[in-house]
Amino acid sequence: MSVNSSSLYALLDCNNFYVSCERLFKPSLEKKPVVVLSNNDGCIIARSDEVKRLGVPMGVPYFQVAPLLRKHKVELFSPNFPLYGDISSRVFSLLAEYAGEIEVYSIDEAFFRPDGKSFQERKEKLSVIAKLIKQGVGIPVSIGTGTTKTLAKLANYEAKRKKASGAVFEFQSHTFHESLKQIPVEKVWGVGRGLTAKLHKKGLLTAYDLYDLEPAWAKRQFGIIGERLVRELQGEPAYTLESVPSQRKSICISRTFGKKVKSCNELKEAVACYLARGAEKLRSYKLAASVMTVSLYTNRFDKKNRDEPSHLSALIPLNCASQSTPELLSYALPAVETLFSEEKEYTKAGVYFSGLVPVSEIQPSLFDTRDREKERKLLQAVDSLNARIGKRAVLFAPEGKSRGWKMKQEHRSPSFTTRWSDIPTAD
DNA sequence: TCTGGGGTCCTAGGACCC
DNA sequence: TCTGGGGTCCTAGGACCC
Repeated sequence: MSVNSSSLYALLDCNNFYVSCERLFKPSLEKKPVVVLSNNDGCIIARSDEVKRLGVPMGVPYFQVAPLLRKHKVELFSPNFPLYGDISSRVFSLLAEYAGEIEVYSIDEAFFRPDGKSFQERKEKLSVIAKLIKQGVGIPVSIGTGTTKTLAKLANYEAKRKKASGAVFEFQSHTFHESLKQIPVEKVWGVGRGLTAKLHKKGLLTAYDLYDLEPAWAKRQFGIIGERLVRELQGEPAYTLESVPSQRKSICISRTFGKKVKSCNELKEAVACYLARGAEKLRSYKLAASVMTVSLYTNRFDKKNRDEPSHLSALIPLNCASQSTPELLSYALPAVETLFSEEKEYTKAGVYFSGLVPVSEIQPSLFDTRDREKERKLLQAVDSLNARIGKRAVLFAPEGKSRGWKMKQEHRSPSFTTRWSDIPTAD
């Protein structure tokens, strides 16, 4: 569209990101069908183009498509998030060198302001960035531009769809309406399952139908989100570039077990483990939690459990915000006992920290009897040992050692870039 | 047999206050 | 007979994102 580039947004998105990361260290997988599974090898969370063409949807349970994947000799990977995080930061530091201020939106996406007065000029510059990232890090990317984030996102969707025409896409004014009419409404950023159903009920099926609405009408029908959606599609920004990350509001560690768990002791061990990891995160961000929630889950797909909630949780307010593993454990473990029922089989547990405050702003409690200074030093030592020797070198006693509940990871690749012993060597 | 994890934001409803 | 009303804050739950 004919607009000044200073009012444009660009969205860079890594193609099939997790798959691309795995291919980086196994180049023989180029052009071969590859998927990455979720934790516990439960769902499909990334697909190569070859697998997308087989019609395997995003997020399906693995067991439902396992025969199809076997038939087509699809390569499987358990997820390796430390690896993906590391590759992600390489992509974005390279991007920032050329694009200036960027907003890292997710592990594989970033917004920025594109450079260039005409579409041709922008296209050339952005293609260069894409090429440099492919050469420098090895990850293929697509870039979409538009006058709002929602349009940049949609342009990115088009860039991926029209791969033949290069990695960069921008809607052109004379074909804009026609293009929107080709895009199903659920492909618009912010239109999920619920809103799709509501929109379909009103006969609104394409991105164009949404674009064509009166913002005030959209607000009455679909709330503030609906109004913003329409405005953003019409080119009026409702969201700006947030290049400074806002302070984290919550931290959550939860995992599905590798098997069903019936013993309270095993549950306590699992919760202790998750809590230790969460508290470590709190300390690394220099934050403390003023509320902790401990959750136990049963299988929500099991018809036996139809009539009762599959999720029970205990909310624990702390009278003094904490980041101390032993202190938090002393509240969490009794909570597990309270929640526990002999009759149930548990499939998952979680620990959730909220009401986060910077440690420098903790309000001391009048009735506090803990020696926090001593505890802080101890935890600092534990954290630095774990960082140096490797994950889980130093444990807290309640974490146990049995790990009977540990999740399945049968297809995990080595941690090529984040663990010394796994760094590939050239012979 | 087998169904992820970590976040954010919005909204509706209740509690509380004056 | 008849029993305010408006504002704010908090929370739980839901929707959405990747």
